[in-house]
Amino acid sequence: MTVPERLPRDFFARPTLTVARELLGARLVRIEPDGQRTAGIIVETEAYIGEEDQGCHARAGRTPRTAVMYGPPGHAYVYFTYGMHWLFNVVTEQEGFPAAVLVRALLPTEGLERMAARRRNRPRREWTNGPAKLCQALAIDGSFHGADLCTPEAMLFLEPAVTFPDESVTTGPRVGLNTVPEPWKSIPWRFMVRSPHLFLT
DNA sequence: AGCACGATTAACT
DNA sequence: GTTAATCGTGCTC
Repeated sequence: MTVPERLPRDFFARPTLTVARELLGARLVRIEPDGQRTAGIIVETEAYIGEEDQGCHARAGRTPRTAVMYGPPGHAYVYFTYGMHWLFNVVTEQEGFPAAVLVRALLPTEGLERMAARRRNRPRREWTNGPAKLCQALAIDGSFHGADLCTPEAMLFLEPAVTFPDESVTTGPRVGLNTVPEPWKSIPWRFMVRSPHLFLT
């Protein structure tokens, strides 16, 4: 039995748009304390890039909340919003430059029963089709904020899995930036796989 | 110290 | 289509 391959720090230490595109098809894996894996294939991401990006939390500069985004790539930036939801990002670019990729949707592949239970037995398609939903399904919360996703010991990490061709990928404006000024509100930094099931052989 | 609002979701009409 | 839920964060006083 070989150690499962994990995406290395070099993967994340690249331009954020490249990482956001290439994370489509990667598998996000959570290993729970009892050893159970819950995982899914990433099918939607968004890029948040630097202090100039008025949609990025780092627009406010370095604060206690955003400090992780200024740190080394390949770490988790997990934050709490709307008083009840956790959202999971991966830090990108070189240390010192604040940027991250928000993971917005997965196709569930492992630990299906646990996902269903944590998603209150809703239909399968509603388990991980939103950034807060996938955090609930995989039990990702603030305890992972700042966690290194690239070490062999990490209990939350990414694995290479599927390659989605460019024809299957669409882009568009990022979601939920209603009060953000242009051009940041409309810049197409959202990446989606159109019909992911057609490409899963 | 107070306040407005958010990288959302679920349950409405 | 609309709206309540619910609280940490960052900004203003």
